[in-house]
Amino acid sequence: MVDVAARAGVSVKTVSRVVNNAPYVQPELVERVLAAVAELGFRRNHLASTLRSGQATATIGLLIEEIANPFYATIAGAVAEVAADHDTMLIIASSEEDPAREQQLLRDLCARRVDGLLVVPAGEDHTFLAGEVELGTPAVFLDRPAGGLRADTVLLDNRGGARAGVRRLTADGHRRIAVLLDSTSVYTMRERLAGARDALTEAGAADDPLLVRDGIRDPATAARVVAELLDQPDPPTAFFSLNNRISLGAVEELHRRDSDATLLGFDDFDSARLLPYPLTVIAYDTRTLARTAAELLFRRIRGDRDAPRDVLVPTELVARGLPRR
Amino acid sequence: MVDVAARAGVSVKTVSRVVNNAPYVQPELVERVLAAVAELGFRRNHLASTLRSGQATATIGLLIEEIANPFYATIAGAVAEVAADHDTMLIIASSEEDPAREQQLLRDLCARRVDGLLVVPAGEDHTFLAGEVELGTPAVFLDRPAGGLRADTVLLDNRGGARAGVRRLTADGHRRIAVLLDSTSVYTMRERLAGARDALTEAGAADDPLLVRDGIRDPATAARVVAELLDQPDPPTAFFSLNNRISLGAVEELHRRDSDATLLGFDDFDSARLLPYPLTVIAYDTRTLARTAAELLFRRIRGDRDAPRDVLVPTELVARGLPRR
DNA sequence: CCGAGGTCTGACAACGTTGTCAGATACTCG
DNA sequence: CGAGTATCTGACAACGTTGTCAGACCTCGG
Repeated sequence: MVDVAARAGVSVKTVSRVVNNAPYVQPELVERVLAAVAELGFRRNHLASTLRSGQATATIGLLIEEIANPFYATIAGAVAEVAADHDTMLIIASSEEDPAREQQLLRDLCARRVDGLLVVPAGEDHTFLAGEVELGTPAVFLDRPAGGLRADTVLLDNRGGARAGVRRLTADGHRRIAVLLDSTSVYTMRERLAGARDALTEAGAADDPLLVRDGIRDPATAARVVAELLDQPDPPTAFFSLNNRISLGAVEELHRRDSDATLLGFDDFDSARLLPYPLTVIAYDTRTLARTAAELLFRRIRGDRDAPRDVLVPTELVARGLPRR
Repeated sequence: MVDVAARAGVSVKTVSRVVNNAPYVQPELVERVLAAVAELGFRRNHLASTLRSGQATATIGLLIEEIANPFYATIAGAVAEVAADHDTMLIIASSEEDPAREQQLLRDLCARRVDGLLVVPAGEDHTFLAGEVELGTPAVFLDRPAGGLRADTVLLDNRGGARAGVRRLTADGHRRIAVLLDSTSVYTMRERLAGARDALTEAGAADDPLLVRDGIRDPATAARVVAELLDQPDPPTAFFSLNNRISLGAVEELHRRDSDATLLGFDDFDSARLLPYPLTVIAYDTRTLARTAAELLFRRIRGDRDAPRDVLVPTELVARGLPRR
């Protein structure tokens, strides 16, 4: 900037005014400065500018578990759109479900003075963020609640959705319903399991612990568990899978042995209607989840100081497969 | 920092030393400073620190077309891993295939003084980056070549892959092969089309312009085009689709009318083996593409000043479906 | 006992930019 | 014609941090 000023024969302040489109600069000087800028290839240093002016960095941080996962990719896409609407850049960080890494990354994002944080929490304790939030870095949690911190939260209606799904199965006469899940250490899984149990209890169906299987982390395991359950003396007549990875494996196994057991899954997925038989699912709009959270964050960034909000994004039962049996 | 220094009864420089784990500070002072840091909730301002020290910002920029797209999400995930290995944050920006927006975003990333750029180009002209690259912000292009700029480039072997795919079809005796593509305005589509034509010419199969259909942007259109082609007097016996969105729609239509035409597609996709019939595809490892580019970028950031490299990532024919016919 | 070298600390300037303010000139209005 | 206002410019300090350097103290070997 000093070089540009020298070249244009003006002060650095005038250069600053020109590159910021400030008023009250002679057209002739503007031209000289712009010429010097072009000749020297000058680029304003955005970091230095926010340092002095104390203004926002026009950057927000998004912390998710894993970018490549389609669910988080959809979230990232929707957040990026909202950010772009606010001329804001997006730093995306992956916690890989590791609470220590999550804390490290969030601190690092704060050190970079992001204007706000969107967090899909991995850990259970976010009290370390309290100071940052008080100091003016707003945070909005999505998909999972914050631990030990009053903050804006946008969640899916996991429990209500699972309840509606299992209700559909019991309404169709099923009583032996297997529930397949990833891990109860994940909030969403606990909520969905609770919703399934709500509906089983309502219907007076036995909540048989042998029919609830957790630790299913990939389609292959799901297929194996489905096989085991079907090979039992008194096999389930229906399966309720708590995420789409599990649904995928379950479909494969049911199709392989041409079973007539019913499958209903939480989470929609792209190819659901192309599967060997169409799958009924509990669907939701991931983009709405993300956009809601992002818009809430930008309201905070613009200065909204109201009490933290809790938003619940609805789920919907999408009936595709005819109930078999 | 000034406040921390006052509270700990030391100079700001000593505080700086402590928060940077610099040697030669008395343990007692370290303790006092850390206590003051904790009490005041001090967080080092990473922006100011890079400003003065002139060191790297530990941030790289990734420019892609659309985050939510699984292809780009996979790229982003792989890049994020490499970045994490280098303790570097990742800013992801979406050009939405708009060259003007691309230029704007790349300039903005440079203004933020990222240490390097990974670019999946949308535009045809990247000469505006030449200055930045000379000034020390390295850029690596991936999946598509840069326009008018000598820079590191990592590409898929699109042409070779398409050639291998169509060779397989002609080897199976097909002569009327329809080629379905998105748009010839996209580099990868042009390359794949060229590869397909290579193989058709080799086999002496007519490169019938009526059998090449472009402008297919979504599965529904793909299904419609397949239907049209099959309803012609002399329908194709095989389809070669140049991306997986098109494959999806084509499969659906072929399955719907239980056609015995063969389909072979460029791009693998998750549910390929769950489709009504398994699909043979030209596959490649997107993560290798992205990791290669990211690692090349970090080599540049570490100071490698060799001549720009061009890397070609191989494709592979994954035979899943038996040739129908 | 001296000098060399290691350990430890702080004053000061600087990174690239912008806010503040004072000053200069021109224009307007009573 | 003088006062007030609008337009225009630059000197200077400041944002939060770190590089540089000088200086203080200590230890150790000769």
